[in-house]
Amino acid sequence: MRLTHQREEILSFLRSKRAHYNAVEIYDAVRERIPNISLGTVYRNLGKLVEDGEIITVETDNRSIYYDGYIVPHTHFVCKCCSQIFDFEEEGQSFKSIRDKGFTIDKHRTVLYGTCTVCNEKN
Amino acid sequence: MRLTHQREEILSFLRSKRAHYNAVEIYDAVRERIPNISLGTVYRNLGKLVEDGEIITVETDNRSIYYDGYIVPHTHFVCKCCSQIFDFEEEGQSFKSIRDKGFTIDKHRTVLYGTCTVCNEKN
DNA sequence: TATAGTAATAGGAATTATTACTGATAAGGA
DNA sequence: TCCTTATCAGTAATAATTCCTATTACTATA
Repeated sequence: MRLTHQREEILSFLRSKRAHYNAVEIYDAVRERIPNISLGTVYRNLGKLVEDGEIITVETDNRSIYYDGYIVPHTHFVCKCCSQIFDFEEEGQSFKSIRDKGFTIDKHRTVLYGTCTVCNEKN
Repeated sequence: MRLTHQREEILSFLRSKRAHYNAVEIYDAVRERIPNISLGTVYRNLGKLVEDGEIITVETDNRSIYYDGYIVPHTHFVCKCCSQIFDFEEEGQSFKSIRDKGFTIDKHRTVLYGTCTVCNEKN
């Protein structure tokens, strides 16, 4: 993977912020430094950076995918009022410490990604 | 909430299958029984059924939302080869029993939905 | 039965997020 | 420096979902 100027800016932006952004927000931010970067380039690079494990995605019930430069495994909390995404280290099932901080949890989703038994046997 | 013919068919379809379908798949299935149902009606009713807690959604890194009539809390596994979604009761963090069944896990995502501390204090 | 008020519908247009395509550009090795 | 090839900008296309409008169905009341 070539380290292009565009890819470098996208990655350093995500790493510099401890927050979560969708493709358009990243596009707007990076455009301040590379004014003529195109949205397609942002999408392509985000895809490659995810593939490479440099960044991770957050899938919410919102229509767009959010990207996160903080790749240590953690739990995300999406607020239905302000739409902010919060990080939590807690990995248990009770989420007691999150509730204790004043967060109200309506639902939680755990999704694993990988290869199923049948597909593993085929390959 | 009015229990219309359309809503009934959508709900009973999802409850009859222990699998996960996106809006278009549900549309195709229900159309066999209500040929002139519209895709908009399917989307609207799915939204209301989710609101009501009759069904749940599965958010994957795929672009479309999947719907599940099985509402007991559980973990989902998405296969990157066949795109199938599997259910697991296991709620721990090791997912040992899932791996033991022959599944390979690349990544896992836990997302909580609710209201954050600041928004809770505002209301 | 009428009638009115409300809620839901079909069908299609519009919107939004993302991906694909094309000719031009630049990264990195020889 | 030159050459190969991945990557780029710009734009068109696609896919998923939501919105809009005229019409229809249901409910309660008279």
